[in-house]
Amino acid sequence: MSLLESLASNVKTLNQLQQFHAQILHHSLHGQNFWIANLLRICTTVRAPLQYARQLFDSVPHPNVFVFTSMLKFYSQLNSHSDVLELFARMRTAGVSPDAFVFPILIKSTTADQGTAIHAHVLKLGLNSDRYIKNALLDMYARRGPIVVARELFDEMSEKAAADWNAMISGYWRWGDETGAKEVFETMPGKNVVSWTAMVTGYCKMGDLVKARDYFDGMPVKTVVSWNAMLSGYSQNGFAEEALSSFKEMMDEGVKPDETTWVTVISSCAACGDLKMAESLVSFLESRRLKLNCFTKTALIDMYAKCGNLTAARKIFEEMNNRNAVSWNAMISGYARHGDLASSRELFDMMPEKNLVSWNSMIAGYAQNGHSAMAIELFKGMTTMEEGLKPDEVTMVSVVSACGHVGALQLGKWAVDIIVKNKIELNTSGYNALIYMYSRCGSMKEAKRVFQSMPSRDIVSYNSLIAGFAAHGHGYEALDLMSKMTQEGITPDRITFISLLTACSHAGLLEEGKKIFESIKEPSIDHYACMVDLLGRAGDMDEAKKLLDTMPMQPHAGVYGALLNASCIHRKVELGELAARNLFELEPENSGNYVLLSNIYASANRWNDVDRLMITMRQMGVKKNAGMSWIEFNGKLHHFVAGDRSHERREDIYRYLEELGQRLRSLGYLVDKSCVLRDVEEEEKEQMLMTHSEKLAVAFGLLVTEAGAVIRVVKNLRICSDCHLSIRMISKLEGREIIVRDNNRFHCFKHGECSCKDYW
DNA sequence: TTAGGGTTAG
Repeated sequence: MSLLESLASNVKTLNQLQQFHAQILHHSLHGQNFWIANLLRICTTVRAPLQYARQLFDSVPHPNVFVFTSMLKFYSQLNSHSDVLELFARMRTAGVSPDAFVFPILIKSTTADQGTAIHAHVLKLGLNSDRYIKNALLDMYARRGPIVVARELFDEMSEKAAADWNAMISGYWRWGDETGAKEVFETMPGKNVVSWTAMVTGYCKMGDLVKARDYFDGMPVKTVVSWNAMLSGYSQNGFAEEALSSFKEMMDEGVKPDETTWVTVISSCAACGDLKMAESLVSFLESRRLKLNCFTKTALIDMYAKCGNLTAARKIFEEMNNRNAVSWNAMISGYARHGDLASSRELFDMMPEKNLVSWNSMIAGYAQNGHSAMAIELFKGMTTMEEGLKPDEVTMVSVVSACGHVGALQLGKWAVDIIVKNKIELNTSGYNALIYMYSRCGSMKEAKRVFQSMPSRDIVSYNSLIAGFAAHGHGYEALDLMSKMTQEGITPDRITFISLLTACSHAGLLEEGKKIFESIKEPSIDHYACMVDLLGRAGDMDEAKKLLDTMPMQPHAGVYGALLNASCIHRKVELGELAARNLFELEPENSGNYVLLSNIYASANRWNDVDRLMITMRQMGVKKNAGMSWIEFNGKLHHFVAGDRSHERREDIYRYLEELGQRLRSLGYLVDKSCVLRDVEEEEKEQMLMTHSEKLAVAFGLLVTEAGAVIRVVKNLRICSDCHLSIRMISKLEGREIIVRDNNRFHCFKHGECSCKDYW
């Protein structure tokens, strides 16, 4: 016996454990509670596989309190709280009464609402004098709150162990109470390395790395855990390089890194995004012949994915035999980030137990790669398919942005309802997404309301709202907002200036725009493009050309595009040709440039040039994509392509189209074959969309289809009496001749009259 | 036995 006992104390690895197990079997001691309890305890220290521990437990016909406790401890180390609770229930059914050793384990696994019940139970059993149980209860309240109850228990203790002080310190930090944590730390007698590390972690979580470093440097003793705390503090606050240099420092001091260190170092390397550095880290790890655990391998997957080597990431993923949800998610988001949505979705569909992050990664993947409708659809799948999975802020940021991207106001409002119903708290980026959505949908009133209501605003908040004002022609409001932002100490950036110049351009604020442009310290190429656009639209074509000629960098397509567009508005054939020539070289596949130039030729009655251009376009294989549009109804997006008759309810649509036309005419709307238009205010437009039936919405979509363009409610409508084409007259151009290309025809409007010419 | 450190999504 004594030989076996001494053997037991020497077991350090799973292998030794198995040998020891064999010895016990050999001595026919198998099944005895004492030995199985011992073996299970060793299982916990050597982190034996769950399967192995379960087999041991099941081999005992009548487990006693020691066997139960050892097994509970094993589950607890794995954080399998449900297994702990289940086994505890089994223990009570088996009539085995729990002792003082069981309760700390049990308390650690209880859910929030069971906590007080357990506390009451402990009091009833008179076990509340046990220091470990008291510590477990204190820790439970410190973690889950109310923290004041933890403090009461703490104050009631006549003798406090270091663990009690430390649980209190980290409890205060968990609730963001720096003062509380500091007070306990400072009054604590015999601070140990755990107390100091808790302070370092606390300041790291607050983002105060200077104070964290002060405490770290002041530590009388440091362990690898203290180093890890400091390293992850740097890493998680976005200071990857500091994390890596502190790691070097740690190595120089001869501290042996552990698995947690590696995970932090790998993730810092991932944040740098430097593939060369990543590869040298991997060879460093290989040279040390480390056995990597699941966390480390997952961090490596993420690192390779972020550094752009998805093949290497996938290889590690495929070779892993113990993947967890995070490993899957790292791979899924890795593919999504690089735009490989097919691979991303394939893994997503294969993944056995998807969690919220999996859904968020996939939804964000669609949203950020321009597949807004897919993002919204997937989100609906998440809310209907996955019971008990509630969207969070990250989900809603993607969904709201996707709604904004397609300009679907009703869907956007539905997303807002979900935020409200689920009481999802938004931080700045959440509010920014709302501003973006409302701005894109043209609800500037709502966008302003969100902007005013948010607790703190960053540069993105300002930029989103300014971009909204810019897009809708509210030039002065955009400029006012810029002054407000500088007053609040936020310096406009590249994007702000782009929006401001766009705002001036759309509102025709030439002088203001010039001032803005002059105030930019180092104008980028995009700023020059905006300025050419502003000058060009305002009619100052010579200035526009001069700016293009004198700009310090090679103009890109955006600059020439602005010039071409202005040439089209002001019918400048030569300048238009110049711009177009450059554009045909820079982006030969863009059909829009051909169309604009042909419009210029048409306006000059140079029909031969129009024909020549159209032939070139066909020879070059440039195709104008069919106009695609969509309309939202009942939370569903209906897509339409010009000329498409494949909608499942086409018969209803056609029948309704007639009725609709009549009804709208009787309401005073101007209706023609291809569009329903009239001066309509924002509220009225919303009401129209909301009060009519689904048929109406679908019919709107079809009208869009027939016209081959997105439906718009516009002002200053003109309708061609001959071909029934309706166009939007820009007030500035009133009285001038306008050329529109639509339905394979050119339509020249002048004073409301139209002359048409077929070109194929 | 109790207290301190780790990977994924915007």
